[in-house]
Amino acid sequence: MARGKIQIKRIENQTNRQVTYSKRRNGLFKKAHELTVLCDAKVSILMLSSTKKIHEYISPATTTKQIVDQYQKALGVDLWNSHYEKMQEQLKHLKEVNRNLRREIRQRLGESLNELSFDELRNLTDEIDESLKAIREKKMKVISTQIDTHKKKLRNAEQIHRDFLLELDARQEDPHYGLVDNGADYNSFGFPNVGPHILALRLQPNHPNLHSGGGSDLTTFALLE
Amino acid sequence: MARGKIQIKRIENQTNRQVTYSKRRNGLFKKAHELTVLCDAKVSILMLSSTKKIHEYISPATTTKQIVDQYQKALGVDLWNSHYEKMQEQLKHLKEVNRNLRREIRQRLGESLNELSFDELRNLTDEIDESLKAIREKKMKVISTQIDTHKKKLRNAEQIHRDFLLELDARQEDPHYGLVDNGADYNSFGFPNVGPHILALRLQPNHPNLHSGGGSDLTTFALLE
DNA sequence: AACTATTTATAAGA
DNA sequence: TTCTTATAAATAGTT
Repeated sequence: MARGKIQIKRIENQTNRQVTYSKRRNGLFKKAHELTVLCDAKVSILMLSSTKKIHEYISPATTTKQIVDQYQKALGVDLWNSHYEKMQEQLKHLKEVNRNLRREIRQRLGESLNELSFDELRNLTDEIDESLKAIREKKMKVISTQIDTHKKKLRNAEQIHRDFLLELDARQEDPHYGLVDNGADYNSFGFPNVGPHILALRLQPNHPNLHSGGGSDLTTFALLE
Repeated sequence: MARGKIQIKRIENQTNRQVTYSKRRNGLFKKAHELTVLCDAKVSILMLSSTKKIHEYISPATTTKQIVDQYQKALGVDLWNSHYEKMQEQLKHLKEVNRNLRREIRQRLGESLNELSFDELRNLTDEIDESLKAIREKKMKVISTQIDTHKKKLRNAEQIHRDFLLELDARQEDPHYGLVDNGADYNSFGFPNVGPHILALRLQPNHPNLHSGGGSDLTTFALLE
């Protein structure tokens, strides 16, 4: 429109096309903005270049969503219905799954049994019986592990006690024996607590995590620092 | 831009504003179309006038939805997030709940027990034990109900049998007696199957799946496609 | 990215 | 709304 009239048809030269796109895009956006201000209108422009780059103009104090929403409202259509529908189906499905899971748990708790046939009841009994066995086994394993641990601690404590008595004897026989402390700190072994340790097996209300050894001791080593 | 320069600010005269809106709208759409053709681009313009009328330009061979969808994809955002957010949160929450329910079931099945402390194991054992008792009770109730039912059926069938024999006797004594069938269909009571019915109570080999709803139901929902 | 001759858009008036 | 037209603005081709 200057230095010669042009035909309105695709510009074949790629560079030219890009330059014109850029110039006219700015022109269009400027005009859109003037329209916004002069006429108190709201404008949304979305553009996709031939190279699939996207550009956007949106009037101040509004959003593309607002305008598209109003557009949809005005036209009485919902372009994104399919999206909503999918999500809604998902929600519905998850709720259904949830309901089923809860029912299963209720039944395993011995509730809502009227929903079940006799065969299902029998099946459930057998299944829970099996589970109970497995859980009891696991419980016994945990118990025996704890007992072993405490037995070892007990043996250790008894040994310390014996050593201690021997040392006392030695001192009584030779008052000058062992005046210099050899560095062993008997108290650090919790000697006075040997008895209660065993009781703790049954009375201790809280337990250290049994699996701490396999858990949080591994740290990640960063190669690059 | 002709017959005098104008300031780019809201046109206060309502009529003037409307006229300018109309003229400039046409100008904008014309420019948009030229851009479409010259540069092989796609343009979507949505406009809302101050009187809330909507106008639209869309490049040929495309739709507003297509362009808005591409726009969303390119920007990696979802303009309808606010709408979707709630739904997504709900989905997330339901998935989390489902995960927990599944874990609970797994533990009740005797799996994933390493996650539990000894106390939790003990609680679980007790709880399941209680449940098992309740389910066994229920099962016994069902059994006795079924036995009662079958006893009644048996008595009924026996009565029918006796009546039948009596009728046969009557016919033999008087060959013209009861030639017209009275409509009762003795077989419909399953008379010959009375015995096996009771056996079926214990021999039925297959069970419907109790947990059909609880399988691998979680799927990921892609918002943007 | 800047220049500028020329075309195009459009403000005001009818 | 549409037409007219003087003038402002946009821009094609060039540098």
